[in-house]
Amino acid sequence: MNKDIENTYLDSAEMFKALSHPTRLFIINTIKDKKFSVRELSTMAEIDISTMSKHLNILKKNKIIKGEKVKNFIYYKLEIPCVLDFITCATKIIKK
Amino acid sequence: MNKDIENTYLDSAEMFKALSHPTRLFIINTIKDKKFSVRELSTMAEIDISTMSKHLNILKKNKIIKGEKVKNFIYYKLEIPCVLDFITCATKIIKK
DNA sequence: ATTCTATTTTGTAATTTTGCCAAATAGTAA
DNA sequence: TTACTATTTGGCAAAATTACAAAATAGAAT
Repeated sequence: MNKDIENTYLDSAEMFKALSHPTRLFIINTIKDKKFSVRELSTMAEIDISTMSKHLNILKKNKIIKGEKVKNFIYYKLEIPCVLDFITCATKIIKK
Repeated sequence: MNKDIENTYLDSAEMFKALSHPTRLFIINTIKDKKFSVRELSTMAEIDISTMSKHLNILKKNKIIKGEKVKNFIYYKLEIPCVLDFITCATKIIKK
């Protein structure tokens, strides 16, 4: 793969990769209106809390969500609302 | 992972996965204005033609692009222009 | 029909992703 | 300080992704 091309698209590809997992899309849809902690999200999704922590970290690293500390908890919120618009648009086209 | 939640987000996750590779983003950006064949795309990207064929197939399966046969060639075109808008929006937010 | 040309598929090895458990951190509360 | 709670990190095995080369298809051109 040509290196210039690779560098041009690597960051965007990383972002899409961060969004390419059911659990991480669940996170995004769940925190779009109300903030939740790691434990709350792991309970809702019925997965191990350590697994949920890693998914949150992937989204955080890519600046798709942001954590906010309140007392002992970290509450997560969505940073890129246009993700939801894109899912709506793409689904509409693909489904028909 | 809760099965209902998994099913809710599986299709969207697949779409994002299809978009999560530099070569596939290169394809999308390259064919947005002008159609190209597998061989042309593989030459431009400097990768094996069989590899390029597989990348195109992943995008095609997810209905992100569409192939159109002309004589011996198959020319690919973009089916979901809003992908580009989303990349623009997300990059703007993430980069600052 | 035979030869080219374009594309896809198969085989395979290297790399990456994923999820659970256990252990480690970090910070709160008493 | 000590116990408790929330979260993250390390280890590891299973599954998925990726790329190239070689073989197989499919169709055009002569």
